[in-house]
Amino acid sequence: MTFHRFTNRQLAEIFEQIADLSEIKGEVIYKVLAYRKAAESLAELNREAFDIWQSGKLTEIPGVGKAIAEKIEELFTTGKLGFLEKLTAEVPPSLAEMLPVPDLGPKKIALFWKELGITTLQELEAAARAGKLRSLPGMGEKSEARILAGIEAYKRRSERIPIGRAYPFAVRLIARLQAVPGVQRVEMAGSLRRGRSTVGDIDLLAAANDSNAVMQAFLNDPEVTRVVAAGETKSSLEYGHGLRAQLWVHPPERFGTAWQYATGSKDHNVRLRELALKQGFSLSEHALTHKDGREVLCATEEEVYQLLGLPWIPAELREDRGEIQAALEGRLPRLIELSDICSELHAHTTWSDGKLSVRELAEAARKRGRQLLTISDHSASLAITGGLTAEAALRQRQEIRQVQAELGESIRLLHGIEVEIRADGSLDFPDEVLAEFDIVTASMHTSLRQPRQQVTERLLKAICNPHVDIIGHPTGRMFPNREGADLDMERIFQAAREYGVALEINAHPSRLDLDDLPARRFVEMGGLLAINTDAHSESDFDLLHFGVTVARRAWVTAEAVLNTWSIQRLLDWLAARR
DNA sequence: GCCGTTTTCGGCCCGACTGTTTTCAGTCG
Repeated sequence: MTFHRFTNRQLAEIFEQIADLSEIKGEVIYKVLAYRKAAESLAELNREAFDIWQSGKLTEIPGVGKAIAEKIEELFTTGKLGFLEKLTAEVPPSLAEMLPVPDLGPKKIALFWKELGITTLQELEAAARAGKLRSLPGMGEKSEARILAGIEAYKRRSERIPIGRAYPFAVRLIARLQAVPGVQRVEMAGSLRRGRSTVGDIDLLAAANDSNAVMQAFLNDPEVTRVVAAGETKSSLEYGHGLRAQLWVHPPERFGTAWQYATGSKDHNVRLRELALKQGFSLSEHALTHKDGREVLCATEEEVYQLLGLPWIPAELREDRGEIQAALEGRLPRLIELSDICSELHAHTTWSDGKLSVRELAEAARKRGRQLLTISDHSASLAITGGLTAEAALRQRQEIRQVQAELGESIRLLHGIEVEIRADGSLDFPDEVLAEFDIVTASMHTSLRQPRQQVTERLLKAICNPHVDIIGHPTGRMFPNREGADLDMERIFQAAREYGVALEINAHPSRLDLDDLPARRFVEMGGLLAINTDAHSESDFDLLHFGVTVARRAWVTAEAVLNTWSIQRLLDWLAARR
């Protein structure tokens, strides 16, 4: 019997489609939510659903019950799903493509489909321009114009915004809003505060007794291209380049509930509100409210969580990935912090594609409080970076020794290398050359589109090399448009743990590789991480916080990260590996 | 359709904003 080995991603997409089409069909909303929940759960799974099915444990996946398990089984055994085929015969699948359009939801899509036979976005746009929508029940001229504006916005909109773009923009917005008289505080919220590697929009929260002035300042920004909504407590804007931002304003004495609410995630909030209900409260952004209507105001998030019998939960953990249960049981991890990091283990100089000399790089690292810096330029085969030959590396070593002598005790310099993992899994330098470096990071930069089996074997070969200490940016992904290699992560993690090889969380916001979920899995297996900036210039050192945030999202403590270890401990670890 | 230290049946978070309505539906987060 041959099986159809759908990946978790494919299964998630199938159930997402079922949810979308069911919603347009007008199915009971809780069924829709159940399909959506199952889809999310499958997408986030650490193991292959196929393997879980073979061990007969599909219903142990959160959100997967009898009915969805049977559908998954049908897919694995027949490669098809009768339920979905029936559904797509009933509801044209192209309708689901309209759901991401702002202000267009399942009800309106169904209305236009049933009344006017509209099944695509192009048809909808033409109908709106021809003024055919305004006469439908519940519609009017304004609604018709709003839908056209939504279609325009959708066409302009880039998918999700990399955190490296959103964060600095948010910092500038906050500085401007904080200068408004009467504003006590402005903070990031939403997925930006939770530190996701990409964000849908920029969520901000201001504390002020009178919302008018700060809201006006927000709305009157010259860069604004579209006002999506403008109210007393909430406004939502679009800027050029596809950036979107949303501001809430709440009085300071309610800041705690408001910030908790605005930070999310949605799923975390749902869990928290369920917990509140069990304890006789209703939780909203305004207050915790007793059944008799008495409000308890919270100025801080700590108070919100404390009133529900929980310790404060760091924003990075609020993804409904078990954090509330862990908080209830008093086993939240003490997450790594930026100040725990004392070493940089991956940085480049003018010897390859960096902008600074060895001396300048060392001083930049020292200025930022690093006690140890590894200089790790590219090896020769990555020609575009002007990588080092073995002979050049020897000369570089002399220069590093010279600079170390000049700088004395103020910072410890190591001579490393970012050696290229070639397409066949061999390394760019022979073993006897690698043996001379203090620390070896091996990375893939090319041929990332190899088939899963091949690229996995390739990386495994590098991990098994006795001279390799760290794998740099393991998947090779780059935002916004280079997907990482299709690796069998479970095998990579097992090998890395077995050989004691650390995997990098590359802190550059265009990489953030490993990402949170794989990093969490690896550390739970007992693996070691390194968090590095991969600095090519002085300001790159300031990107470290993005990498630490990924680690925090992965429930990582300082102990699991090489860069937090004392110099002596790190050197001992390296010596033991030689 | 899922789920259970209140439930195996009856729930399933809560509110803002908009536009169309004379009290609410749709969308969003």
